[in-house]
Amino acid sequence: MLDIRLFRENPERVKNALKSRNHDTGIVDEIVSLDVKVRQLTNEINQLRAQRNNLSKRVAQAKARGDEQEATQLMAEAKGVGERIDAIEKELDEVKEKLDKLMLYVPNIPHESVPVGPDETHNVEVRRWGEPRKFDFEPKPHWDLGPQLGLMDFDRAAKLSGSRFTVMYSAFARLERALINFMLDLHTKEHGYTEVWVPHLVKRSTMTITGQLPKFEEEAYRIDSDDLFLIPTAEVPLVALRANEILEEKQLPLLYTAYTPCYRREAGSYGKDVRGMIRQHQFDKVELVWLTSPERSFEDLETLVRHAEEVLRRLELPYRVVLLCTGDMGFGAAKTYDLEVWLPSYNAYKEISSCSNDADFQARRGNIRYRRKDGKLDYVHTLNGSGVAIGRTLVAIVENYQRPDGRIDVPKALQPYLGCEVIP
RNA sequence: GGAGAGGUGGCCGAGUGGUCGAAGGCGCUUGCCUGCUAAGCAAGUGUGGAGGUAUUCCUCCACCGAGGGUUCGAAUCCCUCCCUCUCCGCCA
Repeated sequence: MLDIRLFRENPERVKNALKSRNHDTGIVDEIVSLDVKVRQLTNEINQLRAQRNNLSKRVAQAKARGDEQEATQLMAEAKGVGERIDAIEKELDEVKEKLDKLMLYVPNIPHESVPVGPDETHNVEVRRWGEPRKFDFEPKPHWDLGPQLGLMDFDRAAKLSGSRFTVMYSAFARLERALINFMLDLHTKEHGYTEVWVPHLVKRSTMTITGQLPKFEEEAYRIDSDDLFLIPTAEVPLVALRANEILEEKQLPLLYTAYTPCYRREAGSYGKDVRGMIRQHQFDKVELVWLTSPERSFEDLETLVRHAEEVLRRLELPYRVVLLCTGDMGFGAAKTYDLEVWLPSYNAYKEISSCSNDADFQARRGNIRYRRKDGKLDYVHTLNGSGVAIGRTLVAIVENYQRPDGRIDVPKALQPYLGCEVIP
């Protein structure tokens, strides 16, 4: 959520930001006019309330004096004022509700360092690491290799749950688990994150804080009977963890990491990544979240990206870092880097992590503040990033480390976690 | 799921219709005092919004779990919901 003052003081800036995101700008004028109305009505009500408070006070005084006649007269007067208040209040509530709702639908303003562009063709590659391997045989995509090894089972997954699900056995199942532990250990022991174990079902209000709701409800799995949502990423509980709290400046930055499954309906992605386990309704992910101060958050984003990169470096998987342009960023992001890992089956780099600074966007929605040294309250900045997506990492290992005989070498860093050098 | 208790300021805790944004204590901040520290004394100490040519001053409004209602007036009475705790039942 943006600061309403931005709309009052600089609506053009907001409009330009929305334009750069391919977003309709009419909403800005709507918000501005509703805001004017809200303040006007608020003032009227405040004046009337002051009047009524005054009358009520005089009622009490009159009664204390025993002057019943005076009291009765004042009460009648106050009642009239009260009726006017009620009428205006009703109007104010309606206007406010409209305004609040619209505010939740406005995306974040891109940071000045973000390239402007309509779509992913305007993203900027920042750096590359590693060389895609040259195969002296025809590498197999994981959706062929996995089932051939008897370690991945898409057919039975479909039998159980439909499309976009995967079943894995023995070495692959263990590989998934090894990756989780490897990543959590790296981030907690070497990068200073606190491991958090969180609920996977969250309330509507929680999903609203991080921006999944209200605009993207069709993307989320909802438990109708209890109005709970399956988390699409651990970012949701991790960011919302400190909602409605006031932190001390010296506590910042807070670094949280969590492993969770992620549940996504993938509505509107029909025909995209239909083969294999690249795009699933359920996938595992280790997430990184920072609550930090505004002064340093964009610096911190660089650090967060390095933390995610370190996972791929240790696993010796070739990747590149891409700075997303305004038109390609997510709803709440002020700035986003994607990490893309090399996938032989795609003959391309494929997103494996997305690291964003949401600035105060989520902190406003969640009312997450901190007390600065000068005593003033301010919103924290929130960062989030995958560190990294487990399923896609497994796929990357399977494809990049495959041998001509179909077996798969285990990256050195993972061998202690898996207890072997080759799969199966 | 059944029965009961309860949700007040950073914390503890008083307050059952009127000047209560809220006693008291703790904590914290500042000043005084004591050759340090502790103790003591004094003052201050919530958030949000609107306005006053006004980040540091002033005024007004709102906020005692959330929402609604009664009333001239609600932390206090009524209703609904949420949450916490205790006991019972069920359960990995």
